[in-house]
Amino acid sequence: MQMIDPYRKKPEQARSAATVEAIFEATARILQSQGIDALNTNAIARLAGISIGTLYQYFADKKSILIALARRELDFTQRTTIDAMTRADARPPEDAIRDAVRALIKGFGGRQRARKLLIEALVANGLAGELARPVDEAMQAIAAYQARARGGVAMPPVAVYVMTRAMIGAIRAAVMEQSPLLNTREFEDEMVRLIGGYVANDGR
Amino acid sequence: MQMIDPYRKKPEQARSAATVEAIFEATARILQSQGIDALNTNAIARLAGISIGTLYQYFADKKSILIALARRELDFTQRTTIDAMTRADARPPEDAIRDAVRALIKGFGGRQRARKLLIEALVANGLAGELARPVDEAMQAIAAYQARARGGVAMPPVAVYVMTRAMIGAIRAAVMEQSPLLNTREFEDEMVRLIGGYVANDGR
Amino acid sequence: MQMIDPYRKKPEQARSAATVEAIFEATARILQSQGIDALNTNAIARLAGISIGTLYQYFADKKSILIALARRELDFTQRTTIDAMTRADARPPEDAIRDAVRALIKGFGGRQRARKLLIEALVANGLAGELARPVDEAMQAIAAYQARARGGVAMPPVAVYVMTRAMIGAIRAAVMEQSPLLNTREFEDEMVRLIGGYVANDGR
Amino acid sequence: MQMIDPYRKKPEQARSAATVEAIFEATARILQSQGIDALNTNAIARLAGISIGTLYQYFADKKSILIALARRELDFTQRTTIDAMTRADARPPEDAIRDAVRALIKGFGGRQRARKLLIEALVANGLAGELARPVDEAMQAIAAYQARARGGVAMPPVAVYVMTRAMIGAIRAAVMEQSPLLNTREFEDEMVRLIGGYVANDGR
DNA sequence: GATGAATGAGTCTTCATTCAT
DNA sequence: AATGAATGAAGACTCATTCAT
Repeated sequence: MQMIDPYRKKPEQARSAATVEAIFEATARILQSQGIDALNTNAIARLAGISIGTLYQYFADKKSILIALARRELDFTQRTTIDAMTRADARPPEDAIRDAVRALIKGFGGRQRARKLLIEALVANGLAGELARPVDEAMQAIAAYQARARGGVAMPPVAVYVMTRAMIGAIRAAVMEQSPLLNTREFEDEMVRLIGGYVANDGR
Repeated sequence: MQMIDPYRKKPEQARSAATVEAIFEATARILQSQGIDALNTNAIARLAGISIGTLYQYFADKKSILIALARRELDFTQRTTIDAMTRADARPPEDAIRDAVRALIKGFGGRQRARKLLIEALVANGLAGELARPVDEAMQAIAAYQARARGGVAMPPVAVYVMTRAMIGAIRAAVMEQSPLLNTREFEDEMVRLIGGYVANDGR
Repeated sequence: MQMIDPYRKKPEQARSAATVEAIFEATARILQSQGIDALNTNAIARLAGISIGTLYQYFADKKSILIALARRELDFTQRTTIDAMTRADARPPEDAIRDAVRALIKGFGGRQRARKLLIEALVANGLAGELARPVDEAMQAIAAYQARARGGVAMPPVAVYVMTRAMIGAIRAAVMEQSPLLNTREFEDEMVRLIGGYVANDGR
Repeated sequence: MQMIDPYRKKPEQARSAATVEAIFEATARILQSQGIDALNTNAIARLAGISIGTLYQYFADKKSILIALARRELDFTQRTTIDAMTRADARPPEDAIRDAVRALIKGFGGRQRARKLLIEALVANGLAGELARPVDEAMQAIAAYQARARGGVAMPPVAVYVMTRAMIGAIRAAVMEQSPLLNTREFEDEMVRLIGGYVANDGR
């Protein structure tokens, strides 16, 4: 029940967001450059330019940082994929698939080590379920797209499942193995062939 | 068959082999049931029924245990895959692919968490290259098989790469997400379709 | 009535008094329900409904809160005991003693854990002397009463000391052990017997 | 299943005991001289002349050290009291009581601060029940003694309870307040009078 | 006066590794 | 070769306290 306080004009929102962002950024950077073993809360705080106490004002514990960051990354990938499929909607199937493949490669591309480590952290902490959510939602978008593309005949769930996991699996493998193929046109072409062939090979 | 390798210990006598085996077994069990955070050398020694000192008689450090074990697991998967493709050689393509899919599902089935964690450890330690070797060798076998199957026209390396990673990726995802689909006939069918379609979809 | 006392804050206006009271109340509650390990200044401020900054406006440091609160509690016990002995003055010895016993049991009854923890805090901070003052004053009152009751023959200080401490000791033990005896008539009777016998057993 | 190992003739038992003893000693010393706030595991290890790791080889955590030490002290007091009462058995009541009083004063005498802090720690950790056990057992011995002394007529439990708590309470108060009375003959005399009067004042 | 975000020294605890026996 | 007690560096986390607004 206070009068309007002329001194504080809720800079918290902005500052908080910036702090959280700095923590995420620092975490990702350390993960990226030094790996998960070098990731300790003191290092994160130092790199984020805040005190260790402040870090713990924003996150309950180390694990929470990883989980929050992982969720954010996952959301990003989810959005990227869905967007790609959605945008692709009006275009010829071949192009639509190519767009999706590109979106995924791009989505998984930058700072892959950090993203990978993050996902591993999620899984290691029994949060694998978390991981499923955005992927599954992206899957829905793809399935819906396919249904339309195929004139209303929906792909069965198993097919969507296999298709998405195969795509992601191949890209992820390339990323994790740091394969030089990853950013080649050839790789993209093969991915398109893989998915295109699958969609076309409709023995049913 | 390397000259000097700090990670590799020379094979020993029977007792040694048993001890190493016990260490591997204990490591895998802990990885499988409690995750990588619970994996510490004292726990390994205890579960293996040896003293911590003895453990260090066989492995230079903790990392070495993980690497040696990862290699063994990788070798196993490599052999499984190659065997499947080789055995399939004489049979109609469809059946050959189905056999390979089955072999992989089976090969990745047990103790997946441990295998995964192991691979992560390899990667985290910058030994991702190690990982490539056996997989690539398996890839060669597959390519060779395909070449024969296709009447001497070899699949380009990228294609083999995408195909194998896609297969493994989908299976791995099903395992890691503990999907109920994993052991269904439908899943197997879809995998066969995926690979069959890819091989058939030869736009080149 | 001391000149300078770094631990004592001058009494303030109405709002101040309410704030201090809220701080005391919060402190006592936390002590009572969660123990001294859970007592931290942030928790006190939160429960008191004030900001941590405000808390530090009223008390120099955490220790000061405990000391001020301990003094207040001690004063309360002192007053309770003296009142009981004084009120008892005109009545037969047996009844006087019973009244005193009842007053003490009641005085120590509520929120014993908090009181105990507080006293421990005082002692731990080398302020045990503080503790002596009010108790000793109560002791004086009891001695004076006894002198009158015994026709002018004063109990020696040692006797008063032993008697008061024994009473308090037995009651405190019952409270701290949460003995079911505490609120029984039997317990009260035994206490009266203890003190009555002591006063009567005047071998001198 | 090993042959007799000529190298190790179980020095563990002896060394372990010595280590535990050193930890206890260091803990008590710190408690005694600097209070519970200065008690940290690193300090204990340093003073005990062992590494922090070794300390944790013997005790699961800081709390465990306190609890184990408290139990030991409690056992000691228990034994002291029972012994005193038992030895007193054959002697005239007055002397028996005096012996018990002396034993208790002595039992609670040395290093009282440490003992006090220890007991507080027990209580603070909800282990107050622990505390009751040895005291109650001592109580049984006293009751049994009294029964014999009184020709087979047992003191009722409440009476024993009040008597023991009163004795301990008075002594404890003297110790905690560091009263100069503690080691005087007068104090001892008063204690004897207190208990003697109680036992004699048998209104029943 | 009030606020509460920020600070960072200090603590507990873990665990890979060594080495005397 | 085996043992396992001992080591101590390192890291997660707490909380009393400050100070800009």
